[in-house]
Amino acid sequence: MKKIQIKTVKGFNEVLPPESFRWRLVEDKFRDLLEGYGFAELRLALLEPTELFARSIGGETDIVEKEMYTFADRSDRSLTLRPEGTASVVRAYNQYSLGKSSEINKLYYVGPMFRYERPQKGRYRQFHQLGAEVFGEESFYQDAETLVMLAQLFHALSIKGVELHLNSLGCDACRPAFRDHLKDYLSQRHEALCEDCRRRSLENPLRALDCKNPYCREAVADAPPISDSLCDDCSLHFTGLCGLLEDAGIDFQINPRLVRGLDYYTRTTFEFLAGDLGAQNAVAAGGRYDRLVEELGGKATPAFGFAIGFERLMMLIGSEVAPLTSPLVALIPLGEEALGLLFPIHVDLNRKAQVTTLSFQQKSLKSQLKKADKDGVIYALIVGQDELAQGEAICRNMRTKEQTKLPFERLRESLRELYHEC
RNA sequence: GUGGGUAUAGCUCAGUUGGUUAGAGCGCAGGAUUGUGGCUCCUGAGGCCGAGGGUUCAACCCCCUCUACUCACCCCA
Repeated sequence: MKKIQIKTVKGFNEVLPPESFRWRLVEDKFRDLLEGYGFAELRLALLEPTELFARSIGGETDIVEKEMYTFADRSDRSLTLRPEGTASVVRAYNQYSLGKSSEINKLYYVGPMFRYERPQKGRYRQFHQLGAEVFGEESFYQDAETLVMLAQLFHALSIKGVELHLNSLGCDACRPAFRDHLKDYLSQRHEALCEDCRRRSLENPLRALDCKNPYCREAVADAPPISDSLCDDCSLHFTGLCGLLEDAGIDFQINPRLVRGLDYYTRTTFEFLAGDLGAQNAVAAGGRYDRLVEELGGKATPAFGFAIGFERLMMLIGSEVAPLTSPLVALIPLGEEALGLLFPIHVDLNRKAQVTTLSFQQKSLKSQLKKADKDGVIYALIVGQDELAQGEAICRNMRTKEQTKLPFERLRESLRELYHEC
């Protein structure tokens, strides 16, 4: 007989215990911090009309050109599994007119994203992001608040060695001029560029700054920095942000080559990079996108957002941060009658938190104690023939080996008292 | 889409120039005076040696094809 084994689709990332407990702890910290800053959660659709991403992320980007899970549904509509969260948040912001109630302007989300890429370290086809977006705030104070908040998150998670890289991409007033300027510069060095950059230099010249090819890096080493082309407003916005970060004691470096793979960004753009992650070293990234809400059919609304790669974040957290809780008491019945006596207590005490464990199989005292030890319980409650005859259970402290007797009538209360002692 | 590496027990991995019953550690199960855990010792279960084909008297080992995983390029979180 041939055994068939059905497995997950390539690159689809699942989280098993005990890792899933660690995810919960980290996710809770994220939620607590964000909600402390006034963010509210949005639970979004995983499937969107393809057009949403083509319009928001940009039709010329790699994500849209070759990395999306796009297919036709039974009515022949083109749908796409979301490759990122911002487009959906903006879509929802417009669809439900969230901007009209002033208190809902800070939103966060947690969940899986999908990109059809070749999997490697820190990169999966189904991966998870923690993201947030702020709408309606143009001030660089907003950029600063969000970046400080992210730094606080890394600090709270005891993650060290994360570098903040910053840049400004300008706005509609100053970016086109820079773009043309850069285009000219690149066309003069056409011969020195890789194939991709030759293409980029026409369609999306900013991306050529980001190329990892060493020859390209050399060729664009003295490219005009965008900071020289920023208009006064953008320039003030950026220096204002940098000043606030310095005041807050946040280390950062300005990286004029930092551009984003998504077309919607304006002004501030940033990445948090971690050396320990291998080639995929961005653990969080984002920036300002003052035009996107309007481009997706809403009222012109400035916005700032970011996304954290959950898997990458978890790679930076040492596995020592995994204090799994143990149950307090192992209930140890010897025989069917004892099991019947302990079962109602077991289900009663565990309603709110796991207090007891109970084996339904008839196992020897020895093996049950062994299991209790492995589970890390503090007390073992033994009920066998002798105890049934006497109407008292033996309560053994697994650390001190002290044993006391607890009368059956008061078992629940006695166990509750033990619970409150710990 | 393009390269490199890997594939043997639930996990981490050995396995000689091809030689007949395939190994360890951890984990799991049971036992070492009848109803008392951790340490130690003993025993056991668990493998079509990734799949298919080829060479050979003989293949986990050599050759070919495929698949999966993995790292890197590309790109991104």
